[in-house]
Amino acid sequence: MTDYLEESAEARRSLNFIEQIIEEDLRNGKNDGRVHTRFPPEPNGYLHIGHAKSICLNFGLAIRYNGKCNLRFDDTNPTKEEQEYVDSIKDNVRWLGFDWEDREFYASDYFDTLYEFAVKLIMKGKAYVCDLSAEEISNMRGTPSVPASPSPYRNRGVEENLDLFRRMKAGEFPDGTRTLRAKIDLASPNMHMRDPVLYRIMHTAHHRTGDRWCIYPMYDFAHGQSDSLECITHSICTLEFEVHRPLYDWFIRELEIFPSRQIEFARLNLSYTVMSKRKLLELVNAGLVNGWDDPRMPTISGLRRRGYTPASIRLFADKVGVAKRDNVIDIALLEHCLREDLNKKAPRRMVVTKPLKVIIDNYPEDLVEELDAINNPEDPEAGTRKVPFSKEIWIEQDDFMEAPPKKYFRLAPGTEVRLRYAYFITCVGVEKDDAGNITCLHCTYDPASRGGNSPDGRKVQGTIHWVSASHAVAAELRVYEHLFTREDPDNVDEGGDFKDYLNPDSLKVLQARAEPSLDSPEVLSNFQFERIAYFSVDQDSKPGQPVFNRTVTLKDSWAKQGVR
RNA sequence: UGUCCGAUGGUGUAAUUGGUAACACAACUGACUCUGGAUCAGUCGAGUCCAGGUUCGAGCCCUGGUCGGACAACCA
Repeated sequence: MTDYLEESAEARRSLNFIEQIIEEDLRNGKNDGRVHTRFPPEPNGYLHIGHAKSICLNFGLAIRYNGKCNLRFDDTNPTKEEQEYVDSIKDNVRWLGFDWEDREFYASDYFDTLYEFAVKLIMKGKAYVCDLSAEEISNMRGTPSVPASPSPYRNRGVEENLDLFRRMKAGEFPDGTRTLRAKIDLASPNMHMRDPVLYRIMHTAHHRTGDRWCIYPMYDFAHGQSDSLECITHSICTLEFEVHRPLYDWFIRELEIFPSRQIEFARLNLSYTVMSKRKLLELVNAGLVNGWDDPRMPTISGLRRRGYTPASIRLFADKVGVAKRDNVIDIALLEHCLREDLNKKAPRRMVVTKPLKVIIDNYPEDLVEELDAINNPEDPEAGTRKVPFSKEIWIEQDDFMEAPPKKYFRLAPGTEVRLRYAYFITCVGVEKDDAGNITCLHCTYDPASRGGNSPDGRKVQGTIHWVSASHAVAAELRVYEHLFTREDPDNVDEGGDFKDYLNPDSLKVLQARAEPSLDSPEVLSNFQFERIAYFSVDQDSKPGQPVFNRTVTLKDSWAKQGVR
């Protein structure tokens, strides 16, 4: 985890507003100089890149200030939560590189204590059992400018409330017939203070407590108290909970428990994608993507399958910063962080994505040479490998033009290029089919240029990649583009839907020819296919039939010129 | 219409807490290169939402607006 410290330390020299608060608390000796955060997901879906930011923030703060960060599942609604999600969340946090040690908690661990807290409020005359239906409560809540009208049960006696609440717990009443409500302020401009519901009746089995309970606490009654029970010093959440803070503080005050402090920051938004769990779920259910871990999804599982590295996501989380203003991060920043990491780590390989056959006329018929190729020019430690060369090879269709424009450095009739790590070749002939499509190229090679340099010192402008035809491995390439065509797919036109902006070309499959070292690569390993893009090995791969996901393209200043 | 929060280059985030707007991404030039990659050098681009006020001095403080976001689930 020292890696993480170094990453963030060098990437940042000024403090974000949360760090400023923490350092001020530290100066004042608040919480005995302790910093304790938590990451509190609800296990009702998969985590996405926005959660990754929160994870990096909370665990990162703990690391930076020598504190601790808990993993706590906010599992107070048994109708939505499942063990599958708990497992995926733990897996994602671990993959990102963080460790909650033995501090894996669940709000459901606190159900007994929470019940006692509720009893305490009842005894203080600060909570009451209400017999109104959900609809009635809603109708009586008023509007932000019109006060709520009091529930007819608002002034029930303590004994009656205690009895009713006990019977709610005992399962005497059907779902929805009663709630426990806090008695606060019906005229508050903050709707959350107008006698919020604390407990509801749900005869539903919970993924952890089974059928032990038929009443479940609401978010507001569970979250802050859970923070307090864990002695969380800084409870960091997103902006929409800002209006809940007065209630958060009210419970702490009335219950006289450890005063955790809630701090809100702006959630992450990314261009060309959607981030809400609801929309992501919709894409999965409608079959518009292939599950939560589809490489086009902004879920952590999707990014992982796509080939993103934990370090790249941590770097990204650090670079986007933390503030309270709404933001949309350019997805190019995420890709930049990825390339930065992959450039240093990913072994290079040669893969021809759109093959064009080249026959080297003057190369011996049955000769096969093993040539040395550098695995990663950025990392000498990565060493070299052997790549077979023979008379017939594949090159990229884009690397040949019969009538090239100016400043085209690649192969054309009569021009010479270097085959990477191999030889200089010159194009001497073009074969076409009846329709005029180029089917094959004839070239000659310069035997003296073996390895890629000519002893006479002559230069060639272009270097292209290649694969020996008889040694090539057939590889499936899954080429991804942004999932949406619109920078802000949430911003829909009249009568439209965010799904209207799905990019029909977000996935294209290519049958490529790869160098033999790519025969059976390890799933999830990253490679750079030289001059093309970074690719990662998909789990659908079989020995001899590798499948690669395009992680991110290389920057291509030639393509940018729009010459082709 | 009520309360809360926010507003700094195209996008994000800073500005020693009142001292004269910086960094990153993006874009664009050029150098270099056995990846048109990487790297390096450089350029473009905001006078800080608006109007007043305090001050020698305001992106930072005050007042009033404007615009944007959040909140009226027995969801979290």
